[in-house]
Amino acid sequence: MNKVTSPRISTRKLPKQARSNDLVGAILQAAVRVLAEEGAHRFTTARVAERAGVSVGSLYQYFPNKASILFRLQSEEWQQTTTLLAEILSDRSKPPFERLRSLVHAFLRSECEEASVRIALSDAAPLYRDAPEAEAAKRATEPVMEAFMLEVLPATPNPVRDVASDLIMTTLSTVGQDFSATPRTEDEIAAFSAAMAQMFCAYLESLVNGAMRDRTARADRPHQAGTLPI
Amino acid sequence: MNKVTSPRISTRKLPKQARSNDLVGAILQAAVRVLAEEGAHRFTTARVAERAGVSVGSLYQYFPNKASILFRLQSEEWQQTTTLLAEILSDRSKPPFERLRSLVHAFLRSECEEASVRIALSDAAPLYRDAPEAEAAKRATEPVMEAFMLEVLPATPNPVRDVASDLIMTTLSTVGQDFSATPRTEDEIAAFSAAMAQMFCAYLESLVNGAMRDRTARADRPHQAGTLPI
Amino acid sequence: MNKVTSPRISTRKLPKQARSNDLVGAILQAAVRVLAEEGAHRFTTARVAERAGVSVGSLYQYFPNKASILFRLQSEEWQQTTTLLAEILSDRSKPPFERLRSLVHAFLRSECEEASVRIALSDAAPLYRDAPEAEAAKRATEPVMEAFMLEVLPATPNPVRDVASDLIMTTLSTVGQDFSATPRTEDEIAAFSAAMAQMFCAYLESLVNGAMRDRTARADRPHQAGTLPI
Amino acid sequence: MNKVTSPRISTRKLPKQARSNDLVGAILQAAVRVLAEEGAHRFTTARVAERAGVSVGSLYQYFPNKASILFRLQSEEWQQTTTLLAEILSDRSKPPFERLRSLVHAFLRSECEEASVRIALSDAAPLYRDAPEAEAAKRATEPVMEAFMLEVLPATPNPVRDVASDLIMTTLSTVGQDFSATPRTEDEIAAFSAAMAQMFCAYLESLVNGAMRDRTARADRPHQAGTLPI
DNA sequence: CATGAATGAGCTTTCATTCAT
DNA sequence: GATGAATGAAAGCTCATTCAT
Repeated sequence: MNKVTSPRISTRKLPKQARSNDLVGAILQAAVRVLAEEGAHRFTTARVAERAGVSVGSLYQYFPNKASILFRLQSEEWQQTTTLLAEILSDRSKPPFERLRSLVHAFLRSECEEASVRIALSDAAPLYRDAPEAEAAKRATEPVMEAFMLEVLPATPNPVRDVASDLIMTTLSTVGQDFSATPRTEDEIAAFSAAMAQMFCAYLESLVNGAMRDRTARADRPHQAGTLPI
Repeated sequence: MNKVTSPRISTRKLPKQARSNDLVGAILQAAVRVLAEEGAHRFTTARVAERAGVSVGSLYQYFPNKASILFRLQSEEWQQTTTLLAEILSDRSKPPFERLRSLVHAFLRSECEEASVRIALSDAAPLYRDAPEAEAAKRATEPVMEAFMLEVLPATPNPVRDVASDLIMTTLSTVGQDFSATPRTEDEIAAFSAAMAQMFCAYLESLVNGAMRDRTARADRPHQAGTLPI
Repeated sequence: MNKVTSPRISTRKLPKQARSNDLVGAILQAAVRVLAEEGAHRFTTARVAERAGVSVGSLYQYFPNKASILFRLQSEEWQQTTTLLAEILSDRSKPPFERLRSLVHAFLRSECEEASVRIALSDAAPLYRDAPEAEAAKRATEPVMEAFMLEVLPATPNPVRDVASDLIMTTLSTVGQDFSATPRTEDEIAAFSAAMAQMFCAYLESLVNGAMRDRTARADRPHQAGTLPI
Repeated sequence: MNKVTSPRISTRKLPKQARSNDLVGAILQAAVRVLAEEGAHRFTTARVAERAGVSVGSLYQYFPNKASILFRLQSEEWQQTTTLLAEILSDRSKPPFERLRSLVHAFLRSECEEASVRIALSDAAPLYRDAPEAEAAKRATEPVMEAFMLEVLPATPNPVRDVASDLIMTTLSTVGQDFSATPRTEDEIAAFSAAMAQMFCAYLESLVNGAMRDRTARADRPHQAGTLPI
């Protein structure tokens, strides 16, 4: 059967977690609430502190500046995404494309949850994205993805595979972001996920075949569909 | 020959245009310069007016508020994108996939030109994106795209084709934006465009075949590459 | 007669001047009042603006920052000192030492007027003294002083005269500042001025004689008074 | 011989002293470091405590407030100056003017050492100078100075000598402060010290002669050099 | 005694927008 | 129409001091 059972994967949750009792936790939770309820442009340290039931001074004892709060929130998201990715993609008990479909679906679903926070967070990106740590955090998913790609495209030349890797990751995250900017039903999510997964799978398959084509004839390909480059 | 000659297509240009002499033009040009040179968070009406050699008062005579300047800038971009799209995609003298490749390449190239303005503009998106006209502008590309998709996927059910349309457009624009956020050489642009175009083509091809597959057997598909959904 | 008639020289006045009607004037006057009445540590832009009957925004339209207000105040003082110096020292109708005595007296008297502002202003010096223009302003008195010194010490080697110049100017201003930090009666001012002037005159005379001594015998000098160096 | 051998006098040292092990010592040393490295405006109790490896609470156990730390630092400086003064000025084995020259040189040299702390300390003066004890500390040098003056000017009327005393002390300290505000080479220090000492000596000599003049004729004094007042 | 988390008033500066001229 | 001075709320951030543990 082909039915992709939507993974019981721990869907990424914003800070509502363990450290609920300490100040940092309170501040992060408040930050999430401010972001979700008031939007990026009303995200002020005073507002966050107030919502956290804490003085501004305390807030600044734990976060050196406003950007660091946002960065921290984003980091947690990235970390959860990385976890999600790793859990799904490296599960060799399922065929690769099924894993990819699962990933896309899980990712989009989680993007759509708490969409308002995520939107606000990305609206505020200019404030924190230039931090040097940001790059590192973003790159954390690379090894997992590369392992997966190597599994699917063992014969593909490195540079081609790397671009493919990059393209898929970028597509997943940027399109995911854009998609979740408008409220979605579970059906819409399923449909869009399926399409995106199909796009990825078709692309990968074409890379597999492309690598193969180098060893066989090319002329037998249907013309009307155009010829794939590279 | 298959070589995709990079299209002599008028690449999208920000306001450096016709209306150069009137106030509105001066303001928009100044706005572009402020955005490019100072970034979204230093984009102030005072700064724009000064750069335009105009008083703030005059600025407010032509634009009801700051957001409207940004919105206008964005609109022009969308319009240019629409034009680009239309010019390339509806040129039936070339095979569809070649057109698609041309489009991707042209789009990415134009995204990378004046990247700083575009980044700043998208940083400022929260200020103007909620305008009701924004939706309309964004949707302007739809008919062109739909026509193209209908050409490529005549037998595909409407909903599937619509999702595909949406997915491709979204991918093109969001990934394009992300890609252009870091400075790129022409070679990088070419490589990434090729990959993205290949992804789109493979996806479309899979949709064509998928529609076909419904009428034929499925078992003959190679297994190691996974099975395509839908 | 030797009586040094205290000069009816325009004593240095803080901003209470011509530009009384415009905003800049109002702000500077308010600044002086805040400084005098509240001290340097309560000198805030908000307070100055309020006292000037002006909004903070307006204040910042005329002064780029708090330091610039202080710097402007200090500049005016320096300028007035320079004027005072020039007027008195270059008046060749009087013998040099009489001019010097006049200068000292006039300077100390003016330091003691509005002492509270001057104290506050010097308390706030850390905020503006690093401005590059500060150096230039301070050096404005040099040429006048040098001309005077050249008149008094024509035969003295340049380096010696320059150090003397520097020493006298520094003494005048720093000691003047310190002296005016406590309220003074006119008699105290007169007495202290006289002492300071005598110190300067004796010093200059010793330099004259010193230059002379090189050409004559040294042994005839009284011993009990110690020997002058150089 | 006239050569003034630079005194092996213990040059004034900031708190690097005896009480190095107790808390107070640690705090004062840290205070000096903060002052020197960060400047007066970044001199905060938190910073001092941290640098001292001590909690703010402990700091406040030993010092009632921020000003008291600064005051204590200043007091030690005054004390060291007093010691320096006493050691040099009361050494009757050398002629008075030589002692004066030694003092000036030693004082300027010590002012130039650790200039950054001294500058910062004087920038912070507004915070502590109004303390009632401040006056007392400042006056500690008076007796020593007065003894010296009495030795040099035995016949001078008290009020004249007192003003002279005050003038010399004030000049020494304020000019010294100003002089050390810019970095100086040993040669510059030597030159400026020599000039200042000469000024003091010439002044004192003039007072001696002035006292004498009262008993003799005045007309024999050279005219071109001006006439000394009093 | 020692700690250091918590406070919150207070600071400087910015900026979209208005409106008298 | 055009001007640009004036507004003032609002922002980010600091720091001396206290006090429960």
